[in-house]
Amino acid sequence: MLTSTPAVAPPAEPARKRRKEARPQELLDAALEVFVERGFAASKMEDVASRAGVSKGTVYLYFPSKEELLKAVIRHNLSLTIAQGGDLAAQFPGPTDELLRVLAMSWWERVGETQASGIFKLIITEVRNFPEFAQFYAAEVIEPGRQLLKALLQRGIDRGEFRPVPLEDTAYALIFPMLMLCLHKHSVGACSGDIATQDPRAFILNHIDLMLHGLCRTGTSP
Amino acid sequence: MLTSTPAVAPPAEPARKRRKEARPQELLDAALEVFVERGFAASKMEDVASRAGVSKGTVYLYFPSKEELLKAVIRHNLSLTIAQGGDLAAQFPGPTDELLRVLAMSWWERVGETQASGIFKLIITEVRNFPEFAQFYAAEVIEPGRQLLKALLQRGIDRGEFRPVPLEDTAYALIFPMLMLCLHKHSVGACSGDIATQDPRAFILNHIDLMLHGLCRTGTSP
Amino acid sequence: MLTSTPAVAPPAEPARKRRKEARPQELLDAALEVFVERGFAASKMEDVASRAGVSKGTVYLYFPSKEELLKAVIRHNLSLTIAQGGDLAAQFPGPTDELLRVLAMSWWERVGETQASGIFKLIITEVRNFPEFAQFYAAEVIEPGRQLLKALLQRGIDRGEFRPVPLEDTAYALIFPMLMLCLHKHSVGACSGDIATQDPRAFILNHIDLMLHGLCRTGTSP
Amino acid sequence: MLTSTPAVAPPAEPARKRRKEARPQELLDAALEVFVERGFAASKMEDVASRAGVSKGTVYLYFPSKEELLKAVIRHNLSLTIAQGGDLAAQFPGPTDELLRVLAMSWWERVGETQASGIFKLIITEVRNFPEFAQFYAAEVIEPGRQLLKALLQRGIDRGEFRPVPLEDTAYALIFPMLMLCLHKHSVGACSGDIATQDPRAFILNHIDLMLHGLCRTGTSP
DNA sequence: AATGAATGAGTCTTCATTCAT
DNA sequence: GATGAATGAAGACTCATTCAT
Repeated sequence: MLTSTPAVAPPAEPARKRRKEARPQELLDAALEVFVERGFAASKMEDVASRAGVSKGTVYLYFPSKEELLKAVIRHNLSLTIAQGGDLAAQFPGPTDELLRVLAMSWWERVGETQASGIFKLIITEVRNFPEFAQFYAAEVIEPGRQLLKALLQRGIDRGEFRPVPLEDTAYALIFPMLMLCLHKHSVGACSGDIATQDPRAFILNHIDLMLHGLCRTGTSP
Repeated sequence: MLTSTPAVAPPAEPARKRRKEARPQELLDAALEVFVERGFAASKMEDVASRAGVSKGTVYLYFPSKEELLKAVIRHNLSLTIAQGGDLAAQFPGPTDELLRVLAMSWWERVGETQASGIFKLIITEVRNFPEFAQFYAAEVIEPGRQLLKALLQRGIDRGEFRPVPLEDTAYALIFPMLMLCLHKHSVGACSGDIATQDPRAFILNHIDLMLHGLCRTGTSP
Repeated sequence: MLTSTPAVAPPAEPARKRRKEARPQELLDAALEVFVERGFAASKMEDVASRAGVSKGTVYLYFPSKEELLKAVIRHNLSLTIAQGGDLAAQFPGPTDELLRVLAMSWWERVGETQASGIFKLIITEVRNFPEFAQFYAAEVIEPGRQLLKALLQRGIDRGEFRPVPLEDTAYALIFPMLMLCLHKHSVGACSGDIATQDPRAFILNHIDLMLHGLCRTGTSP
Repeated sequence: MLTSTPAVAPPAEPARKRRKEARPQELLDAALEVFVERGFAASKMEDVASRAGVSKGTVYLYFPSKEELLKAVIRHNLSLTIAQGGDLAAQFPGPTDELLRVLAMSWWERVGETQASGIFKLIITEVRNFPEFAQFYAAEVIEPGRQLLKALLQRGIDRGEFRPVPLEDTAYALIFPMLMLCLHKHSVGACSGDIATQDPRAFILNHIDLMLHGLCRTGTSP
């Protein structure tokens, strides 16, 4: 309602304008939250709208339908994930186990601890209803992620740090617990806080330690 | 259809009767399938009905509402999981790493490879809309499962087979990849078959091998 | 279930047979009760059935549809009313005011105090949905009743007992409070017993006294 | 439709606004009509909607359920009845018989001849399904009405105009025929117009005359 | 004759979407 | 651009009715 501010106002653009430009982002964030909380089908456009602080009709000024809003949410958050994943690309000089820890913590900071962590739940849930995403997701997230991890493993093997393990399966074994942490956070974890890991970072470091050194006593392994 | 059986047939109850007794099970199976495919909110009762080969109204003869049907589906499949988990309780004599492999493969056979694997997606998705499940699930599945795994790890440590690792986090690190496999199977995996593991059993065995011996070359670890 | 009783049974016909003959009556009674309680549309055939102590399907052995059941209920109870009204036809020798009291009390005994009193609520409620009943009811109940009352008033006037009043309106003024008593009994009266007349017979006698002698002091009237 | 009015027009709110404020009233009126015609259970929300000139969904913008709509209809029309009843409260100077006639005709004008007359049928029909109404109706309508009539009778008795009659029963005997007139109007009377009173006002005046002076010849009474 | 499992047309209710303001 | 009243297609649920037993 207060579209104009008196003379002395800061050089800031008119509030409405600023608003307008921020809207799509605000709506996507609101939508991700709502969709992750309730599930896509059970989410109401009005909930998304009111969480973004606008009225029902306004959402349609930016996204032509609920379905398109979902697609935009996924595309947007996938790009985010990927972009962030891209940063991880390493010219890391040190040992590979160190690199692994750095990458994992960085990923958790940028994804696991942000709203973006909800995207995985959304994908798990909705990919069957929107099969176009499967391909999209495979190409944009799974594949780059897999390449990154396989390269990392290969680096370790090549440098004589790692045993020669099956790259593919090991890559998944590395990333799956971290994805589960994201899923957990937005499902069981959102209900009864005490369940599962109290300290995700410690969990991740432990997971990596296990992946590196295994359960078995050193002398015990063949 | 088989209403008449030859003379020597067993006391053969009337077909209708047999039907009535089998219905709840048939409906629960159909419901699990449909709910896992489409998500709870997007599933139509009529779809459940027709997948079970009955009409809309019939479902309501056995379950008073869609919500109660979901609850029954979860309860039913959880009980199964739990019961099967109970069977796993081991008087296994051999080494703990062997036990770990046996348990994992058995779980995969009984859960991962059956329809019951869909229940995890359902829980991830719906637990926030039915918070009563969080408690239920925590008490009936998570807790027993956690105890089982912690006991197993403790066994390995006590016998000098395993390093002294954090029990809690390690238990989750053990099970999370296997849960992700279930989730994957009913999401991305259901769309583009080629993604992720072609051979889940191999994946599991590799995962366990990693958990046991780690990535690092034996001599390399500190 | 106990259809046959051992040898020494009384000469009574087989229970099933007796049952079968009584069924239509039992069903009509049950239906009247249920329809009056819940209203026709809100009444379930199953409620009627279970109140009559039979199963859903059995009702259809006697009445082809819910609508026909309603019609039968109304026809049956109307005939009853009329037949009983016919008995009232009087060769009463005494004064007309006496006759009026006798008729009213007799009607109340036979109708107001029995289940038949519910029929008026049913007619008030359903006549617009089944307009065929309007005619039926007018011809079978209203008209005979009106004739009876008009004749009674005429008798009083002819004998010099009554003032020459408008026959038609006066007839209605006589009967309306008694019908309201029936309606009340099955509506407000069924909820909070204390409302309205505790003693219907006293109410009726007072009503008739008023109709005969009026509120005004005798000397006061013109 | 009349969105623009000539220059001098009043501050004329936008049509949509005017509509929104009028809607609840329009819906309540439509609902009363439909419910009275068909009975509550047999009435479809869509019928109410279309009679009010809106679509199905619109009704739910104003009333959360069919049941709440019924409650609102009854509350609304009861308040009306009560308010109108309050107006009847009299500082009437003249004789009590005159007062009685004035009150009766006024009530008939304001209730009997308006849509409000339908409320009694609705109450008779639905009070057993919504027992909360019994109490409400007893407190808000029956009790005030009873007090009014008893006071009126007492006035007549105190002024030596009336015989000392039982107040309670006589009050009911006074009002019952007028209620029956309302019920009749929306039941049998709505089907075959010729049945019962052609001229309700004449009927009421005759009823009151009877209540005042009785049927009996003046000299005849004991 | 009686049962009660099964059916599916019919209603209530929700919510994505539109559009006059 | 923003709003929110209105719409109506879609889906949960009920219940009159059927029919195999």
